Amino acid sequence: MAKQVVAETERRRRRPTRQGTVLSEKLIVRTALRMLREHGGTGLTARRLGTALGADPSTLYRYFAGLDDLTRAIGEELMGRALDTWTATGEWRSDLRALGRAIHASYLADPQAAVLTASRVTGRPREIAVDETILGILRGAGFPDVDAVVVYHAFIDLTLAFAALDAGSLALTEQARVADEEMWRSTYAELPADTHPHIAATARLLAGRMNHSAYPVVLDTLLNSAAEQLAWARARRTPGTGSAPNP
Amino acid sequence: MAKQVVAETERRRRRPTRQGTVLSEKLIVRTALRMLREHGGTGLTARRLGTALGADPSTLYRYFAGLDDLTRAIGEELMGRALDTWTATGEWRSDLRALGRAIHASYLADPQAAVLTASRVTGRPREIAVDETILGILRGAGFPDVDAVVVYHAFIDLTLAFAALDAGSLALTEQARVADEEMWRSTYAELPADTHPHIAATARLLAGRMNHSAYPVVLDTLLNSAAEQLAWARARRTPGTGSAPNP
DNA sequence: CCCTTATGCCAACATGATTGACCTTAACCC
DNA sequence: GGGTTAAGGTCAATCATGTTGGCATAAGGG
Repeated sequence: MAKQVVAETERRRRRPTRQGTVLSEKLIVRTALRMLREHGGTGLTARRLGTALGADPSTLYRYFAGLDDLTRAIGEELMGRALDTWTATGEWRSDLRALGRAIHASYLADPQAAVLTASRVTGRPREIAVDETILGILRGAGFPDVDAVVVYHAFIDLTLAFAALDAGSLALTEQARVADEEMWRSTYAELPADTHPHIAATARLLAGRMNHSAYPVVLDTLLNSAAEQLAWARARRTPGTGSAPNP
Repeated sequence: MAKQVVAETERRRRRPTRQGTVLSEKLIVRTALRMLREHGGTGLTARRLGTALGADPSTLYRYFAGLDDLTRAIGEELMGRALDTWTATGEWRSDLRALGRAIHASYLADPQAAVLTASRVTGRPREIAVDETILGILRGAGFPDVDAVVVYHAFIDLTLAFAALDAGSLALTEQARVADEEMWRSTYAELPADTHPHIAATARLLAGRMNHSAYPVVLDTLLNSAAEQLAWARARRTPGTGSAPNP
């Protein structure tokens, strides 16, 4: 069996499967994404993926060291898609906002996959490219390295964290929407005002808001704070040019 | 077998297991937490939990509809612990900061359990109590209902999202710390400056920062923003008292 | 055109959740 | 206390899962 997985770039012989399909990392990853979309978060199994590809499950181990390795490749694909839909304008703030939203959107487009991968560090090329891009935007905007690293850290973790969280409820909505919405309706909305006055008072407002993601709001909050930090750093570097910005 | 799970409060006969232990929801949940802590994120299995309790695995189905149900109970336990370590002071901002950190800390104390449960909505009593508390703090501070709901939403999702994310890396550090730190050292820190100048320039700073959570920073950012919003709302309600705060 | 070996397939194994049938004994009633 | 009942324990079986060892075959370099 697969003692060692052959790197995709060094793959020479491509033998078609019994049912005719020719395998590749990319094909496997995309099929895996489709399985997750169609069969839910638990729908990605070696057996099922095998049959979907017209191949034996064990064949997958020629391409990936295990399902865990495949999972990382899926995460890499989501990151890559985000990066592909994004273009730089040169204005750091809108660039970061757009990049964050692109990542968030890319993950939400495949919620089940996102849940599996959002908290994993793949260390693969496209993910590294995203990190390099973010740091480049911040340093290019004039953030001192110390500040750039703080903002980078907050930005990427915030984005991935919300991607995972929001994808989680989307995935559940797809999978067990009935049970969960029923929970909301039957539990929260029915709480009596004498035991839970605040929930009861805002139940209608909550119902309207909890369907949206809080990510855009929090992201803008972070970028605002970073902008103040930047102005402060600039003022310190060129003293006498003006007063410190809003403290 | 267990057609229907008997509610904990209506449980009457407590028959000791073959090995003498007397079961209860609480005992099962705590044992499950211990298993997760000792055997890692994948270490919670019906078989293993059964033997740890000195009971047949199938016995668990007398207490929980399935492992999924047990998972929700674990989440409820984490929420309860957070609420127990928290006390109100009456100052909305420090109260919210303390509550957020308590939830975050409670989840991080059991990282593997947190990963399993952070993105689930349990709808159980302690979780509802937390929601009621947050809304109460905000409305008590004078936030109009519309604003209170926005801040509540951002606050709870931010906290849970970071709990999940940070717990994820903690859990992995416990489980595959070697592979992951090796990844960081061998991949990110070794990137050549000509292809990845920004990562190379900040590698040392990154290594020092990525071990900490970005949650406190982002939380304070959110609370600052909320404070401005509150001042704005107050000014609008009592016009002429002063000028609008920082816009 | 032959030889090597990469790559696909088959069968098997260990372990997972879950369930149906059964049995034991705690709890309640008299 | 003794009898009755069913809650709550156990047992054995089912079926799905990831993963691996051994084998076969065709791709492609020489």
